[in-house]
Amino acid sequence: MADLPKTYDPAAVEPKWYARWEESGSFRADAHSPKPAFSIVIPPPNITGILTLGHVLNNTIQDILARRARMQGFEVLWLPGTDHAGVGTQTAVEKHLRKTENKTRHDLGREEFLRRVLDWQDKHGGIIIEQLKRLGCSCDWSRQRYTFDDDYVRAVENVFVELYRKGLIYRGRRMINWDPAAQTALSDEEVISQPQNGKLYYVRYEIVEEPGKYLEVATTRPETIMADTAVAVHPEDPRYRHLIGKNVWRPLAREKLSVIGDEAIDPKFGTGVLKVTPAHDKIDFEIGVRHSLPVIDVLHPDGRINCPAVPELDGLERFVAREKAAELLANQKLLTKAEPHENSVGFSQRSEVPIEPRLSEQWFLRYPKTKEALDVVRDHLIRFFPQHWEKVYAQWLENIQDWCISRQIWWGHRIPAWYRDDETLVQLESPGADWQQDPDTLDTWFSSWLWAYETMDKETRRKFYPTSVLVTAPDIIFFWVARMIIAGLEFKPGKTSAIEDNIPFRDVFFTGLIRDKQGRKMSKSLGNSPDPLDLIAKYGADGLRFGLMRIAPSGQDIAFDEKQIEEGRNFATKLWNAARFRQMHGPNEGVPRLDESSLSIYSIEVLARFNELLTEVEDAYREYKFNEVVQRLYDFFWGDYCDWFVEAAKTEIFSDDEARKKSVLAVMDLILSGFLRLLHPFMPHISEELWSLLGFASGAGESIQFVSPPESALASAQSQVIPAARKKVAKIYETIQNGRNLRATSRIPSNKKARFILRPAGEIEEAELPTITRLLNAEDLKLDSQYRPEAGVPVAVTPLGELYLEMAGGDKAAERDRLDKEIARLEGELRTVEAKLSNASFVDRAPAAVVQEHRQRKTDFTDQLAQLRQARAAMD
RNA sequence: GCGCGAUUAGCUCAGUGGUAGAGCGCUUGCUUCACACGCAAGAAGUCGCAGGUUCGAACCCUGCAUCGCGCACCA
Repeated sequence: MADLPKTYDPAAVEPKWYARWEESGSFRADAHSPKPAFSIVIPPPNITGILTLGHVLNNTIQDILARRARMQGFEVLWLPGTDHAGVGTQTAVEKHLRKTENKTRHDLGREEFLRRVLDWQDKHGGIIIEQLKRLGCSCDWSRQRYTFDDDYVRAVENVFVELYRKGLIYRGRRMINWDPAAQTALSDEEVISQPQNGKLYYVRYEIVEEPGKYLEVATTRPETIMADTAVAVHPEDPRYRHLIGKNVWRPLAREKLSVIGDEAIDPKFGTGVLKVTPAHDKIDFEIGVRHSLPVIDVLHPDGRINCPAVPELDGLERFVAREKAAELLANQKLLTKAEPHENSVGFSQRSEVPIEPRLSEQWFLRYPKTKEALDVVRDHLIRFFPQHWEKVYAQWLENIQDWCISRQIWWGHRIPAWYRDDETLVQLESPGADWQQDPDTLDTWFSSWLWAYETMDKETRRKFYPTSVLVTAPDIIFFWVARMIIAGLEFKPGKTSAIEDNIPFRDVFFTGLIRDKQGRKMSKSLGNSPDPLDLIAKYGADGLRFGLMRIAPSGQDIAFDEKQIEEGRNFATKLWNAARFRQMHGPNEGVPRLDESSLSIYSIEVLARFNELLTEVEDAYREYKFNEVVQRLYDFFWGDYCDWFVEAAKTEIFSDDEARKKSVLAVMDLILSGFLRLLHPFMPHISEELWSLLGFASGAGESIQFVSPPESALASAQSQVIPAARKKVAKIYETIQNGRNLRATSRIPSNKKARFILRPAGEIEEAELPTITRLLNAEDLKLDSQYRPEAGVPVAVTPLGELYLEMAGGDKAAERDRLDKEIARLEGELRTVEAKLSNASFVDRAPAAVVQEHRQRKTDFTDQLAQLRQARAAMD
């Protein structure tokens, strides 16, 4: 056993243990192990990403689950990997290109651009993996996967071909969400609507058949007037009904448009007249289909106006063109007014620019197995934590639309479709030199949805699929969680075709979102996102993990406060010093053994509380309430163990009674050994360090990682003794708190010893006096049942009797005041209890135990009051 | 418009029907032989509002308000 250094240094200890764990292969999963399986697949971070607090939260939770399972005797696979993150990575490289070389990807061409992406990947890739290691993550790195691994790519392509052959994937010309910045189609999920303060423009369209008369249209998008191919009103609208079938003049790129009637028009909105622009609006497109309207596209893919017929607007960026169009209309006296108007506009989640609804030829997936996917969650074959996400999930699946899976970006899995003239072939290999491959790539999520099983080879899958639990943020419930469930059900990678063998995971734990103290999302632009590596440097990985888990209520947003991480570090220091204290008083016996017949009452108390802790921790784990687990660990160790037990045990430790000393040291060993094991999933490094330093590692450096969790500490043979001992301890502790309060209110400074006299209320064993004296920080505590205090001696009524603080020249007036206040407080309490007990309904109908409890309190209050009044009377 | 969450001490949050809790912050006292990243004591709350159920409500029910999130609509 080595002497522990005075302070704990995580920066030295943590990397040391991580290296040893990796070397010894502790994290490696054996697909042939006879142990039961426990598996998690990591939500793959972007290959070029860096660690955020969100990752820290997410991966700490996974690590806690993995490490706990290892200790419980499971064969654990935590499968790590990274995602190529199509749009994200490509955007980052394009931005870099623009900045360093002032070039676009088109300047370089597809081949060269992809080479640059690979350069970028080599330079920035894998940083996050090293960061996860620094955090202590116990992933099986020998199995690390990438969505761009050759066989993974092949699997994605195969799935495309398979779904095409099943008729679930098809190509079609439809309205899609177009991102003009990234210049690609997006899925509906990648569009987030945001309220925008815009304007509603009222524009007059002259009626062809009634020159000089106008039909007024309200629009937010005057720059698309040139793409209008009709004007629509509600067929029953009395204001306009008579105009249906007539024509109006389109004010920009002047052209005759017919006035049509369509049910989709809301007469109450604006003027009740809609300009129909089938190329640039989903609803308008549908109206266009119903009325066989032509489609005129007046936008370039980058969002600039494409309309040579109106040279003033042609080539202008869409929002500049909007202003300009309004100006043109105003000049022609066709703009009646423009009023402020708030509406929500769809933004590209990635580029953060408004998307354009656009008619485009894309590939779509008609989702299979949607009903089955609903069933497995509704029937709890897959359980969501917290459960309320089930509803969100169901809502999405019930309103599901076909998934636009093709992207006009270059970084991604190439679509295995080949064209020659009008022919299309969908297959992995090129059909021949005269065939052209589809230039598009697949949505990144079209590869991620296979992650739960395509990362595993056949043997691994047999052992570890379905995975035990998925830990993820709720914002990707549709993107990833739901689609993985569908993939599992559709592709059946399990060992049998039974549904329960093919779902990708049994439990899903949704983490909260980390926000800053003001409740804002963490973001680079706000600069409110601390670098986890800085936090690790300051507080240690264990401190960061512990602090973060302590403030992360299950399923709710988390207000991040660095102060909390500091608390995590403080806890590590507390633990370190408690261990130091134990180690200062002699070597332990490796495997702690208790002689239960000679335990002090304080030992019984702390062991009993430790047993309670085990149950509470177990219950909290079952519900994935990690903050509760960590809070209970914190409270037990700091409060029950350090503040009370260790302080009380000092009487034995500093005594000459070797047997009693040995007994409390054994209790400390038992608690420390058990507690380190409970703590290990949260603070893996310091727990391993202390496990080793305190000599709990049996044999040659046995790691704490695979030691079974602690079991109940007190044998049931002691069950009669325990309640009596605990009752006694409760009385003693309460008396001590009363006494400490007495000395504080009597203004005796902490560094001054005080003398107490106790007039006992019942039997008190002399043997308990030294510990009480110590905990009171008293010089002396005398038992004296005949004690008659002089007037002015401060007194507290305690469960053990009246406790007097002997002091020279006590302040009579202050003491009288103090007593009066205490009496008044007790009288209040007593009145409340009496009122309750004089209520016949309460006595009749409340549970007997509750009534009994109230009666007991009444007795206690009455006794205490009598004593206090007596003491008060002695003052006069 | 529909759905989901939240509302408890200055702050962050526990608290599933029976005496309102913790940590931080604050006040006071302390370098006491593990720890000042510490020890001890203390002040501080009409539990968002209004009804209802109940002997009894922070907790269950109804309505409302405020904040946040998602979906739909948005000319």
